[in-house]
Amino acid sequence: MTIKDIARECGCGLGTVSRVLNNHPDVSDQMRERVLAVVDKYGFVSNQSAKMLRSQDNKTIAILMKGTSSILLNSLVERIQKRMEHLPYTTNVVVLDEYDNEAKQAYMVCQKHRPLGLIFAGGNPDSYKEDFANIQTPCVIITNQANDVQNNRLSSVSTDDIAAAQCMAEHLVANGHTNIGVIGGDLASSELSQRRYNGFLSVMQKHGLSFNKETLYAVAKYSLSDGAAAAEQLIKANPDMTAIFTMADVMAIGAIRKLSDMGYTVPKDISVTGFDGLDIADYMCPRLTTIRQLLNELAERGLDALLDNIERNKPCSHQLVPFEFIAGESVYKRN
Amino acid sequence: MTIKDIARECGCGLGTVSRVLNNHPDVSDQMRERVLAVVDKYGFVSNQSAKMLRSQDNKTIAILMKGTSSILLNSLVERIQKRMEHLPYTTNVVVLDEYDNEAKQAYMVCQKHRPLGLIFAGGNPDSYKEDFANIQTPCVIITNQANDVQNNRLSSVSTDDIAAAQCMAEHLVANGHTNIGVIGGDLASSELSQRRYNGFLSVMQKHGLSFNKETLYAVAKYSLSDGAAAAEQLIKANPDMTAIFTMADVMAIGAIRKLSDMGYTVPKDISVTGFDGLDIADYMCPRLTTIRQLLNELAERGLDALLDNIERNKPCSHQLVPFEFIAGESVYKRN
DNA sequence: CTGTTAGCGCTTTCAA
DNA sequence: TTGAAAGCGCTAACAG
Repeated sequence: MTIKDIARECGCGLGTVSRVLNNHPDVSDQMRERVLAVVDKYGFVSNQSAKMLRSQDNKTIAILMKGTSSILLNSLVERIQKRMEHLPYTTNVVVLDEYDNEAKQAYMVCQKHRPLGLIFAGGNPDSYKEDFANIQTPCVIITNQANDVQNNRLSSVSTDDIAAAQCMAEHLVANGHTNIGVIGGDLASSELSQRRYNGFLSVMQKHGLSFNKETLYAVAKYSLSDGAAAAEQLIKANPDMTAIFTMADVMAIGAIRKLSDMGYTVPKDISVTGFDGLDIADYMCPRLTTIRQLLNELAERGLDALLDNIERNKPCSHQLVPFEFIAGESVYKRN
Repeated sequence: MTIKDIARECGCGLGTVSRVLNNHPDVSDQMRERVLAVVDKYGFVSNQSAKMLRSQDNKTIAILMKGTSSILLNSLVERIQKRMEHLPYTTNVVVLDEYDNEAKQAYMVCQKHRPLGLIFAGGNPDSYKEDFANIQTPCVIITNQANDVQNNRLSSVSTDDIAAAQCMAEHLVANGHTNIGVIGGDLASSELSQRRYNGFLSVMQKHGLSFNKETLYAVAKYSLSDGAAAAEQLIKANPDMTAIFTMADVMAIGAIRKLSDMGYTVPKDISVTGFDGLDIADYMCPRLTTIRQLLNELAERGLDALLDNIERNKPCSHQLVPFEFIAGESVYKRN
């Protein structure tokens, strides 16, 4: 079933069918109706490949997502898609392996599918700075900053990680915690973790509190199991620690479970804070005290930045989105 | 950059470049090397649209996923993708809205992208039986049964829901529970919920226990918040209830949180069981007693069934995959 | 307003 | 082993 078949059945030329299908104005109402009727009758949908091949303008935005296991990214992508529904673009989700070089993959996706724009959900621009330079297609990184990547087609929208980490650290200090452990990503490779760490550290210093990175910083992947393992490591090395600052809700959940298993009560013996503000954080026992990343805001602004660049050739921007502090039940007030 | 450019730079014809790119044997070694060098030099990737348009055989398998919010489906899709990496197929994830008619959408995807096969992650074949009949492309539904759908290109692979529900119900009864509430999907529209309900009910009947569906069955979406609301409704209507059987871990998590808020201790006052066996279930406090769906097994068998049908024209099959009972901490042993 | 026609980039005959 | 050439289904420019 091709537009040729439709045209034959309608007794008109291919061009007319194409025009109707693409909502061009110069078709008579009766002709339009006749074509639409036949299209409907067969549930005809035109072949995307042919369409894209011919009209280079393919109206597709590719979403590159690193892994499907991150609850945060899933929610983010869902919201992006939801916003996209009202726009004349098609999305194409490409799931990358966690260890792929997303810039290289993006370059290939561009060659293969020629998308109009690219959205990186949760990418890590720091690791692949040079590779990003090759990408000519407008793109936006959401949930990470990319200020210092040399690519004038690249925008970024992220939560203000430093301020958020500061906010959480202040909360811990205000509640009487001075001996605080941190569970975060590898600082050498993740600027995201670095920003959160710097925010945390600045508050400690401001209050004249010491932080021994050797013993109090535990590296973990953003996962439940790594959070659990890191918590065990921290508490064993620091028996006097009263709180753990984690860089992700999943880490916090893992940590809380492990601490419980070791006989500690959260938050009475040890306070644990999250980061991200996943829906499920509010269903934990205790409810997680965490930082909510405003996913709707991130999705909206990211999309806007991308489309501004594509449609109106506006310069790229690097935006910070505010966050929300969620006072849960996982921080204990010490006197 | 097209194969024409490559051909020019290599001083050969288009056909030769195409042959090299597609690993056809009839190219001289030196020519192959020369072409490969140029392809490598520019990082050339051929245009997918043109390729697909020309060679109808496009080696793409579309994965239709309903929503991105289900942790279970995300894990499932991730595993399918992982298995697919070793195969000569490309996957194309299409995310559908929760209320889309997946059969109609699938038909459109087929028209648009002409995939070789279709994988439904978590679809609900019951609601759209007639629409499924239109799909000519080989497909498989994973995590749901489709025995009675009239489509001889449709396979299905799912957990043995009836047996799993029976197993869980037996566990509750063995632990002394007789007044058990159920939180599940709408029985009229979801055969999946129906199967789990039937499994549960058969055990109750076997033990001569009564079950008043009017008061003890609470309808909920497969979400945290609906689980919480349903739990509240059940406990209010049935003060003597000692256990709740839920049809999803997220429902159970929502229920436990709500019961805690209402002053009940889980499992001491009320036992709550899950279903699915999400990773996070094992990090809850208390750990969820649940049924683990073997996602790797589901992904593997589903893919095998689909590829057997595509590549070897084997007849479609409807398979049941075993499950695993996870003895958590959310069921209390009554005397 | 409508039909005809020239390719989009690629694969795959068919000749050489 | 290779190059030339025919189209895959569609859009858009052109002519009527």
